[in-house]
Amino acid sequence: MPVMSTKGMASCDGGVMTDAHIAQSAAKFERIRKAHQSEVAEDYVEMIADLIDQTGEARAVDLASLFGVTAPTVNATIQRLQKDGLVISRPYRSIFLTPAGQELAAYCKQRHKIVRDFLISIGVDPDVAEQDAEGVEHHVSEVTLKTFAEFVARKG
Amino acid sequence: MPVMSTKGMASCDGGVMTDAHIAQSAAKFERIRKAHQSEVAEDYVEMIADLIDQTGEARAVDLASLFGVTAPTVNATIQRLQKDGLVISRPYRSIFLTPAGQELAAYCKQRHKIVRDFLISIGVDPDVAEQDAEGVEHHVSEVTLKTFAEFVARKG
DNA sequence: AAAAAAACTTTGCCTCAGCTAACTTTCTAT
DNA sequence: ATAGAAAGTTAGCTGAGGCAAAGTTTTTTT
Repeated sequence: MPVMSTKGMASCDGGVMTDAHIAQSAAKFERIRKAHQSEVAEDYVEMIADLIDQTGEARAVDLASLFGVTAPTVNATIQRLQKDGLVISRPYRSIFLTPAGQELAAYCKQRHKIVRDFLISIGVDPDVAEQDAEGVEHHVSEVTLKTFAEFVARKG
Repeated sequence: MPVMSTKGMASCDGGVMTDAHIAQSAAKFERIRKAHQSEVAEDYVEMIADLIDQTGEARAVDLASLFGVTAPTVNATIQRLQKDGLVISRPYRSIFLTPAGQELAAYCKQRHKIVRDFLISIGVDPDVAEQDAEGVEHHVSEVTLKTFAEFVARKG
């Protein structure tokens, strides 16, 4: 005895599900899948920017140890980022950001800071806030991010 | 001219990076990779629990439309969840949760509610809160989750 | 300047999570 | 009771993101 999803069955008996609910649910999860696709890219450009900033250059070996992955993994990812126009990398040379990569890095850095500062402002331990911010930042909408920033500005 | 990650090079010149920093960074990203692995499992058991609750049974076709993916994708995922001991599924029959699956679903449902309610309590629009909660919930540590819950209890 | 070490690349493999197309089973409506 | 529709399954593909092992290039050290 099917209860939903059978074409016009959206609003049968006790069923809480409407077609609109279903579409909204699907959109929600699609949004998350999209976010996952850009997560690695964002983490890499942010890390590359930090490395260039702090040490003068970004090398694959540093990315590998900071992300806790192997050299081939970094290599493959850098190839993909280059294809996507975020980094420039010549064989056996260190890695640079394109203007697009720099822009993305700057945005991510700012977003990361907002999320971390917000968590700290509500009483989360700074180390934990740093950890959680890394996972959370990719899934916070612009609206919520703005709310975070305002909260910190007002209360922090 | 390398600046870090060369064995004992941790605390050279202007380098802010220590071995401890590197280990912590790697651990942080490893934690995120782990979280990603369980995300789909968590979303599925939660959705299956909801469906059983609301409609009496969880069918693959319903999961597909709610997640916005195709039937074969659901099928493959359910096989994996079964292998992992979270669901029970017999060919051409609807899907059930194992005790472990029910437990996980209950935990996820509660966590989801805490995150959503917290976002609403700081002024995020309920619809947006619902969307963001779905992405954020998988990346919030126990500590932060507790802080969220306390914030809502106190202020909300 | 040659040897050794470090860094980078290539190859080949794995899992997860998606897809289409084609097929089988179950359900439903005539 | 059976034909058609709906649901579920199987096969084979893609790409992302991991890995180990082996090879190449660059850098460092002697």
